[in-house]
Amino acid sequence: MNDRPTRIPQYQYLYESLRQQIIRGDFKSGDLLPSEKDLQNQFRLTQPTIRQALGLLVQDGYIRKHQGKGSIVQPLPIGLGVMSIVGRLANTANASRTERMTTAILTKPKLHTFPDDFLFTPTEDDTKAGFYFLERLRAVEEEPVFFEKIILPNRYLPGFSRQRLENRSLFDLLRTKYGLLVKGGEQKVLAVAADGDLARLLSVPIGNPVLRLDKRLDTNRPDFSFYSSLYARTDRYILHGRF
Amino acid sequence: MNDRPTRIPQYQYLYESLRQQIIRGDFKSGDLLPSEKDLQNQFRLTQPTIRQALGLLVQDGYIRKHQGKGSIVQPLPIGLGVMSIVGRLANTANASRTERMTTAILTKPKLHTFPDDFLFTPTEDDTKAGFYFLERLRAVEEEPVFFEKIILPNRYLPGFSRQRLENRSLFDLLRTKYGLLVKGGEQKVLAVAADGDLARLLSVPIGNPVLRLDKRLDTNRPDFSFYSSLYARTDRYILHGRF
DNA sequence: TGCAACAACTTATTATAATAAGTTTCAGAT
DNA sequence: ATCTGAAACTTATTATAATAAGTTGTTGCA
Repeated sequence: MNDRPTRIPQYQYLYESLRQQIIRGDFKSGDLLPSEKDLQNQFRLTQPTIRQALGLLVQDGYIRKHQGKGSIVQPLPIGLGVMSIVGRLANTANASRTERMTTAILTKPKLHTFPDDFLFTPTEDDTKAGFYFLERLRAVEEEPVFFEKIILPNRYLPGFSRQRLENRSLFDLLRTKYGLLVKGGEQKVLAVAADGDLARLLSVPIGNPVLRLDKRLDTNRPDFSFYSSLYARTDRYILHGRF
Repeated sequence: MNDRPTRIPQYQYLYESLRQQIIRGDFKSGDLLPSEKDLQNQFRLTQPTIRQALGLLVQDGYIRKHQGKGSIVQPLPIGLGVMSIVGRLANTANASRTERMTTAILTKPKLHTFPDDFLFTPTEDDTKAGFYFLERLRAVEEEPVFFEKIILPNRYLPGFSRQRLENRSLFDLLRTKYGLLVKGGEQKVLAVAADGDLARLLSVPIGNPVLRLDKRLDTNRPDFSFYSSLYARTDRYILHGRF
């Protein structure tokens, strides 16, 4: 019905449109969003489509819905939203606040077997194909905040080891070069004491508590998941998420 | 269309029905669920309703859907699923595996001001009304696993301090007695070193890394949220979740 | 004044229908 | 034997429609 590039579904367009209005402050915390009926008229869409978009806003914590009342705008997350445990759009949603964040690649991608201290088990097919392994250190204002190991199965990724990752998000690379989108996954979190290597990387005393967050990231390809093991200083930057 | 008590929506009934089949093993990891068309015929429901139920199964990680292919059953989470960071039905879904888990109330509910080391800020109205404060210690096989402080606004909760909480889930009490359902919330997670009190409670050496998980839990009442601050030993039981 | 009942709003659930788009399979051509 | 492409299947998107159910405000009665 629109002359926009019909690539993007209407409900996603509406979601993004409302989300921007909330972020810009057009709707403030505590406000009621226009009713579903109003949104129908305004955007020339029907109720199911409207509700699909509002459902996404609920999932991401921007609004809460109450039957008979309306959609209540929630306060925006405070603080530096750098690290999000959950959240469908975590990486893109927080991109605007990562200006001062730098990423250093410590290990160029190279083939490796699956690390045995990892909290997930890869599929048999993945194990046979081997894995790319890379490490990166992220810092805010020159101060190291988290250290991450990433393990990618050596499948569907021709020429991966030749890619540059310095100033490019791994997620962007996977999306633009290989058509891979992260759709969800599983995570495990625990508190560990920093050993020598980790303490040096994160500039904390040996034995200091450090947060470890292991993830399996599932993609739009049913048989392709990859893995990440993240060690974070949480004395300054806290991980947060919704549920 | 059914003679079941029409209280529960069809999509929830279907969700639970399929979930049980997956848990029982009728559908195994890697299997394809019946197509949406088949489910329509089988349950006498239409596609949107089917899809709503399948959407919940995706959210909770039981299946993954792929356009043109079908709904792929995922492996059930391994290990003791006691502690879930995220998950809409975390408390009920894991109830079956908590046989050996015990809960001790360390502090009877009493009125208090909002603790200042907490990572969330309550609303102004809540602050004026004051808060109930209670502490509990959870153990598996006599071994302490996590210690939790719970803070509830002193509103809508007549007679709360007289309630017994020993062998009863707080969530059950809130639901049955006060009609309050947890619908979602926000969480912040960090690694801390155990101080004297905490080390004693969790039976770990002072200075050991401990995971701290603070939550704001939103309920079906728009103006009622409560708070939890949880300290967990993660050397033995890891927190996990989906995103 | 106080309260009960109702009207007018809201979101929630469900059905029906049509079309788009991705994956699999297999027949047929090369 | 291998590749091409169409057919048949799948899920995804969107529209239209009707009814249920929760919330708010108002009207009018006691």
